[in-house]
Amino acid sequence: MTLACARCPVRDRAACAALSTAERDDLARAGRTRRLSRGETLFAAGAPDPACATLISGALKVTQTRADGSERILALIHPAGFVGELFQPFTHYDVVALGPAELCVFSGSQFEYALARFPALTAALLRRTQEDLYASRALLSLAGNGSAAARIAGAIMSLARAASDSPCHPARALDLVLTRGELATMLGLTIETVSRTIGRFERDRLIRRTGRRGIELLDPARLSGLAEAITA
Amino acid sequence: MTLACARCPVRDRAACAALSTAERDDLARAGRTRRLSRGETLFAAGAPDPACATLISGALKVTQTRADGSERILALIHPAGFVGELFQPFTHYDVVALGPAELCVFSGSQFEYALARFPALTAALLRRTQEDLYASRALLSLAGNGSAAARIAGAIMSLARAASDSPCHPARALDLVLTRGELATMLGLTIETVSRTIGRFERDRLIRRTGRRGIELLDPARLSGLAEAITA
DNA sequence: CGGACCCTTGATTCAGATCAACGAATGTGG
DNA sequence: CCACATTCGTTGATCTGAATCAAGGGTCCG
Repeated sequence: MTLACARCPVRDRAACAALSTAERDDLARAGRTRRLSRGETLFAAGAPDPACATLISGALKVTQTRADGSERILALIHPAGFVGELFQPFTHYDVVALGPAELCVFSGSQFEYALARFPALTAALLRRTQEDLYASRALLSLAGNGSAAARIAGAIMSLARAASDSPCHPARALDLVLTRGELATMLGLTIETVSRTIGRFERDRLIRRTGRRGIELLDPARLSGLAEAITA
Repeated sequence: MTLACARCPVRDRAACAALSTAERDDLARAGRTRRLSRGETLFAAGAPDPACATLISGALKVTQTRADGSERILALIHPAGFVGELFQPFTHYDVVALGPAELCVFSGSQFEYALARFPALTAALLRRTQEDLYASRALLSLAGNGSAAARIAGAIMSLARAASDSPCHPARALDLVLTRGELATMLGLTIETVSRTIGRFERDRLIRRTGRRGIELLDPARLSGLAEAITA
């Protein structure tokens, strides 16, 4: 059945927040909630009749798989984010869960109907898509230039910002949702370089690793400095 | 004064195509046309009260300038494209003309008012923003991995597709709107590498240079093959 | 004519890729 | 509960593609 919007943790940040309670309940009847665990595919590239979804909790990656099987991460999706390729005859990218994730899923046609009915939803989705565009350009800027250290520092800071509830200050500690390999494909590096660089960060007291995936930021300022550096 | 929409070459491809003739004339009264020549800045990063524009002819680059003055090209805008950061308190990026360009410019507030009045315009802009997002991810994929040859081959093919009137087949010849340096900052390479690689392409009979900026594709198939190659 | 860009080409260096091996954690089935 | 496989991460040695450093030529424009 549909998710109880009233208890949805992202109800006032997701695109549907633009709707009135009645409209939202109406939309909710067209959607269904879905739970994914790490590695499960939500949408597969090439699938016809695209669907779309709002992420309620967890994290997703948007990837492109190349002829030789190597994958490239093009975007990360955080809670309240929207995924789905509307207006397209088929899907371009794979969307895969990075960990346990909870979503509110709609078929493409259902959602397009809702967009036609609720102009405020279209406006909200436009805003969100523009944010995705900024995020994509930020990643372009991050992955395109700079040393390995700058890229990884930037990625860590970006993940720390995403992990924080306060919008401007980065979280002091975070769980890396990405494996070394995923971080590598996102930044255009190799697994070994990522591993070595994170090791160096720890030796330099920039971060501390806690457990398997935990990262604690010991010196966020110096880390962002590294991320800015053009050639470091 | 406002552009005569009736004679606008992009009138049925730009976002405003979603409007009726009367609505479009109404919108046109809020905008004004502007001409830029190579190197002129349309919007500067950091400017308050953002404006927006539809590109009628020519080409624009969206760039980020770093602390040390080096610039990074984050996107190219082709005719019928839309630029402008709505819903943002200030501008993030510079938008600069790559050659003589003609635009239809609106203030942010005027355009937001039009969006509120014409839901079809919002929907059209959503579509266009999603296309920009795909373009951004395509560039991410291009600039992030692969050898210099793969990146440059991909960029040439992409520009050839943009230069073509038919949407699927690339143009057989094109004028590079970008200098070597601009191509380099877009792809995360250096000027010298771009120059050498283009030289090698010509020696290998993949392309032929015609005049200062002209490129003729002698073997588009092999060139796209190069662009696909993971390690070439 | 002089200056400012652009582009090209060559020599050298270096950051990160590649190749290789191993250890730790997780999961599976007997 | 333990052998085993698999995935993930680390570390070391070596190699290489592109960056960097350097120099010179072409073209446009005031």
